[in-house]
Amino acid sequence: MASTQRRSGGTSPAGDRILATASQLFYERGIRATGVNTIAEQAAVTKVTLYAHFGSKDGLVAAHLRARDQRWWTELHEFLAGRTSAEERLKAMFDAYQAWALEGGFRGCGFVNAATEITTPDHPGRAIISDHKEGIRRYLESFATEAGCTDPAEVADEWFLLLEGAMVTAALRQSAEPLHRARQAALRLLPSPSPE
Amino acid sequence: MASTQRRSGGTSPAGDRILATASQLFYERGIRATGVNTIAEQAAVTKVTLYAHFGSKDGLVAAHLRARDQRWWTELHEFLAGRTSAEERLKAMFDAYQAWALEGGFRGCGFVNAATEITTPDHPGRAIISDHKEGIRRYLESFATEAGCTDPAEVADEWFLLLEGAMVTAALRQSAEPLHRARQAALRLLPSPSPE
DNA sequence: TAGAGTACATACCGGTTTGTATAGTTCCCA
DNA sequence: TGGGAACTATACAAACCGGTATGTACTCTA
Repeated sequence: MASTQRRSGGTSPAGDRILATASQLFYERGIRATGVNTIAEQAAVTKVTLYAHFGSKDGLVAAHLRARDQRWWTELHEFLAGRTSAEERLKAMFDAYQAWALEGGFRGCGFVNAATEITTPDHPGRAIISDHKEGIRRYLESFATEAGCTDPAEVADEWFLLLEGAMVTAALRQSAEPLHRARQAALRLLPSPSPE
Repeated sequence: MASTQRRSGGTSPAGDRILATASQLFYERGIRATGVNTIAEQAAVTKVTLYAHFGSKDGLVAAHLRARDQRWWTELHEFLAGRTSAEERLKAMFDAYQAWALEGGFRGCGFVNAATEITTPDHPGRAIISDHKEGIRRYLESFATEAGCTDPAEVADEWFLLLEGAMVTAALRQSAEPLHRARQAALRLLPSPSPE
């Protein structure tokens, strides 16, 4: 009784609702700490529907990581829109992560967190995480190239390490300050190409 | 039958055996992924004994983190013995972490991994992790002070972020190379105090 | 010699885990 | 008018989770 309706509130079909719920819970509570029962319940969907869409929990985890990767690139491109010079883009990159760290419920990088929870080497999520991180590193490398660095890959690596370290530390300290520090160090590692 | 003996092989009493087993499994498989049944079984101890010693799983987790902290400081001091100058000590610091990353079964920093698995803010492990990290940062700061930096805290922060980023990245890529890169960047961020 | 301490074995508690089996309901489209 | 897709509801399996209750065996010390 009292349930002739479908789609209890949201306009999204079941699959989208499941993915959105799972993404949120996986990030907030961790992957292992989140059961499929909880996801299904919170998404107002039966477990049967969940399994029909994603096959297994690991499948859902992989889909979550794919969606997160896509979302982050979209946000990053929006954040960097309009910045033309390499230095401005580099600064904006750190600012984007800082803005993220300032949001409520910040728990560090979801990909790094997922990686520590995934111990099996053949889990489908592993490749998605590696690809995401390599994408970020390459993005930074494009700035270094644009800035005319003699060894762009080296500088990009260093920036990347600062970024990763800042995210981990920001999560632990529950503060966005490490990202400010990292940005500052990154600029110091950027050799001024030509004094104008 | 067939079990008149006690202490099936190790000379250590039950408590030590439990802690050693738990430390290993918590690091290798993750905290949530390791059940107390498995720990007790692997330590050749009954669950009752485990609970008599540590009270709860969280208590065992806290004890594991405390032991890990102590172990790491011991190793670090051994590694840095004999290095006198600040720069040498700084280099040795990164080398120590690199040596660790080269060991088999390397899964990144156990404290960082534990922190992502502990979501409750009042878990006894949280403070141990924070204190450990702050201790490392302060250690780095002593090098910066020794080297005569104008703002030792700032430089130490930057070194710390490089170190953390390198550990996370080394774990993900299963390579010790990020630590080499981090060391190199750290030296570049160390302003040469006075050309002799 | 008594008692405290330590560890043993076994069995159990309520609850949760991922995943499946079965059957019924609603909706859209041909 | 009928068929298929999408979804629901319920129930179950088999294992595992952290934690406890009860009672026994051994050793060391006062």
